[in-house]
Amino acid sequence: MRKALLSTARERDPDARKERIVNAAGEVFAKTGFAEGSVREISRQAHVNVASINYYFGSKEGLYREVLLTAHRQLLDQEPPPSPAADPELALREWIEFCLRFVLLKRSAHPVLGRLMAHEMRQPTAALAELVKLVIKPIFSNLVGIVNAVTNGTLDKPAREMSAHQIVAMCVHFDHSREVIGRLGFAVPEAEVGIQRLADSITNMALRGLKLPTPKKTRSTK
Amino acid sequence: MRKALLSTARERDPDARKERIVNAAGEVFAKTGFAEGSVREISRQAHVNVASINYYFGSKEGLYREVLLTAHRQLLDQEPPPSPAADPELALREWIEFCLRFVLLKRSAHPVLGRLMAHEMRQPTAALAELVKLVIKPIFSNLVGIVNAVTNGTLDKPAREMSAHQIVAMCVHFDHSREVIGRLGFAVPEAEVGIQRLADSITNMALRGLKLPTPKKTRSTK
DNA sequence: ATTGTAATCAAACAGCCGTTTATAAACGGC
DNA sequence: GCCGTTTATAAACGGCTGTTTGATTACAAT
Repeated sequence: MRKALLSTARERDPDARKERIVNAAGEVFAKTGFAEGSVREISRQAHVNVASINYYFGSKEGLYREVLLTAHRQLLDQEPPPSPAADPELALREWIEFCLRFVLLKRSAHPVLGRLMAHEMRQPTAALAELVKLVIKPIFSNLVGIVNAVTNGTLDKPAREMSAHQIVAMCVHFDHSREVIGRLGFAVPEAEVGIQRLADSITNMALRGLKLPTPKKTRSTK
Repeated sequence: MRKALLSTARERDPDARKERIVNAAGEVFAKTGFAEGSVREISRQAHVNVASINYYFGSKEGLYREVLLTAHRQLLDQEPPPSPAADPELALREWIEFCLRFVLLKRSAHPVLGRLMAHEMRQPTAALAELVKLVIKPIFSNLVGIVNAVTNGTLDKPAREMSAHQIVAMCVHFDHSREVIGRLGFAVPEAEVGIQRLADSITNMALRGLKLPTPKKTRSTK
């Protein structure tokens, strides 16, 4: 140890430094979104000089891109999608449970991602297309396949996808609109038991809705 | 030089002025949200001095609150909720059609509101609680009542509300997540015919899901 | 005609923003 | 020891932010 720990010794560890920046950026961006999060706040929180951010990531936007991708990589590692079950109905139930747990628990598991996704949804950046292609599309295709199995192939592609989107809707809504749902007096489940109950209700509605083809009972006129 | 009618004669009409400010603020806030929208941009777009905004609305946030409430008032005027039908199933179908049309057509009818609501969902301000209470809650209660009628009162309050939220989910999802849904290859309907088809599908799933009480068929263990 | 008050404005204020620059320290290779 | 390179920093840059100020205008009441 030639350089005995000075009080303000320069720490020379680019990787640890970059990681600290990315973590701090995740928290800051998650709190306020891309535009409102400031690099100074990030640098403060990461105990790093402001210039380091541009030095390592080129720009604020470069840092954001890094944060978004890193967050997804971490999340997928700790919350893998379900392996498809043989029984279609069971597969559907498990998919719904997975999706629900994903959207309702991901906040505590990884508080950054949920909000980042929400921001992407409102002001899509180039990263969203990549995200959909790499992460969301495979999982959604999985669901479409299950829907096809449950309905014995009686639905055409648009109808299958529409139904699948409806199922996704019932899962993500409770995360997406929790601010409104909570204010409407309904407690969005945050524990396993509540999520199971919600999964039951959604699975029930999805299964019944899929079981028989649409009876084409459009009302004539008002 | 008493400067009689100068080219930039002062226009003395506070009401028209305030309205111009609110309109401009709506467009600006809708484009970029509250924090990113600047009062200078608004003042420029409203052909008004910057100071006028604080003079009339106290602060940027005061102006935002005014915009949000005004937008809702206007929208409700031109898109009234359905009068409850005698037949519960018909009432449900009409409610879903109303809700779908509301979320899918409101952008062209009033492009400001959708984005404002989205921003509120992300970073709720004090205005959201008021909004829920005055606008959303009555409409939602309407739906809960319909759900109760369809199920012949066999569901308790939490179950009724949960089902109602699921139905709302299927309607709003196609607006909320349209960026992702579009990128998944599904065309979110924007015309009347597509909305009708979607309303059919949602109504079908909702009705079948509600018709019989949950069979309590929770799977034992994995 | 004068006064009082509300409305409007240009300009200034204080502060934060992302980025750049010049400088300095720590390192590996010679 | 000297070198070029990488890493880290403080300070400055130019620009934008919401808000305030103080002067000026218009109009209604006196």
